[in-house]
Amino acid sequence: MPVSSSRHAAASADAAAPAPRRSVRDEVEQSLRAGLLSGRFVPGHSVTLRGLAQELGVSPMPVREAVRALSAGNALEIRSNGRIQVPTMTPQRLSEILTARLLLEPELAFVAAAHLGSSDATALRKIDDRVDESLSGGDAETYMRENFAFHFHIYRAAGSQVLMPLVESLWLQFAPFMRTVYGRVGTAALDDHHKEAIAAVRSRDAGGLRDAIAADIRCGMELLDRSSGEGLREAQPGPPD
Amino acid sequence: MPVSSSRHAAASADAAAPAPRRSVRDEVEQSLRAGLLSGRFVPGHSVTLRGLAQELGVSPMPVREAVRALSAGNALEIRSNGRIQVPTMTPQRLSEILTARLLLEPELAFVAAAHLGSSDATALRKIDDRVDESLSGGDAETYMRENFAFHFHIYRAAGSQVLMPLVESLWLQFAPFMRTVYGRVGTAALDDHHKEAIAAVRSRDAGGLRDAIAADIRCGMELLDRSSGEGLREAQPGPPD
DNA sequence: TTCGGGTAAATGTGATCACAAATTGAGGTG
DNA sequence: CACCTCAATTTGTGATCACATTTACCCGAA
Repeated sequence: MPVSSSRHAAASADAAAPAPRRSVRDEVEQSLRAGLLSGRFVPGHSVTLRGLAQELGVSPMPVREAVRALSAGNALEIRSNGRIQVPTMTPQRLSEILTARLLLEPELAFVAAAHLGSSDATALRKIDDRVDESLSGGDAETYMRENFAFHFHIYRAAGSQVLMPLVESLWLQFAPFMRTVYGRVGTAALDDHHKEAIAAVRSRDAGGLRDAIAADIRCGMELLDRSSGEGLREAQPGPPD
Repeated sequence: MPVSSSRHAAASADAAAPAPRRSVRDEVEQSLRAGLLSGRFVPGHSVTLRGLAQELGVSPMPVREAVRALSAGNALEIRSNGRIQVPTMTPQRLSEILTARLLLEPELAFVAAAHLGSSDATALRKIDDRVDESLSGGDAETYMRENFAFHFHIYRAAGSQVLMPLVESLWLQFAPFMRTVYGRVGTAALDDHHKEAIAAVRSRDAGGLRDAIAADIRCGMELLDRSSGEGLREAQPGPPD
């Protein structure tokens, strides 16, 4: 079932939009990113080029490039036999990711604080409301999407074209695993530090925002420590892939 | 001039080699990475799929994917018209890259210190000899390659599958620009802190190694401050690409 | 000489084909 | 019932083609 042959199908005719971004490849990549971040992809589960292509209604070609782009950031894994799979998590890898997050994200939030205003505070509160709602409702997928929206609304304000992609790469790496954690221990036990972050944004307290983000990340670390081991495939000395 | 049709041309028959790396695509990507890191690509200069393909003796297909992978890490830029070019540097972007390096690399070196021994110290000294040689000789390209080898010999010891790719991404981003800086101000003025790093490795002083790396990065920052502005295309408010 | 205009070449994108390797599944044998 | 064998399917990879868009270049007019 090939997609409607015209490659301009998505490019609406109005020239008002500054970035009407065409290119099927980018659409596929965004779709895959969203799937990773919302936890629709299960770690260890393998995906196929043709499978994704059919699912998205495109030819395997744009999928190939999108997968290659994601795998360049370790968001997808290409095994030695060429098979594609969403990476499995190991205790070591998870520890490294959280270390990296702790190094980058508080600093990014600190920079962002200068560009955040009260309007952002109210926007963040609206997002956080949806976060809380999905938390109590146990809707892990919505939670992950809104939690991502919360953090990156802050980070985006920093206007960094360097740190942002790095942080995004980290999220793409741990998101699928977190989804499985939430599925097992539930999301109720989470007490993020979003409220403190919002307060810091409202009072333009850059240091406070940095600390709130750091605390939020550490909170996630503790959750994982509590449910440590389970679901983590031990680093086994098998033949490397 | 299509490459020899057999895709196994590079895969030697001997099974003794542990990593006989197949896949033309990976070879192309490694080739491009090496070119970026050694400064063979000039910032702002545009490259073409077919051009690289012919240069490397392959079809445009593997190049397409390799370029896509590199551009995912901001090592190459794909403009709105689809044209590929090596990214230009702006003062802001350079500052962000150095900030990120300062956040990640000292920490990575700190972790690596535990896995480095005296044999690594001698290996590093050999590399550093070549660095000094190329510095006094004014061979910027060799300098960049050996300087990269020096740093990543250390970083690799950390065994991090998360931080390493992030740091590599940063190097790929600033390397082409550094090449132009060296070409303008020369390499003689550089006094890296490699000697201190080697001493720290030999005496297993993790903190000392971290500080040496941090000092080395700061040294690079000063060099750029001294020659600030020149070669940096100001962030101009033209139509975004 | 300079500035348009219009044609030709070049470029990225997506689709399709061919092929080798790997996986899968069934069927047969111990 | 377990294990092996072998064929059929699936999958990634690379090449080639078609096409719309963009860029480059050359010629002619002012």
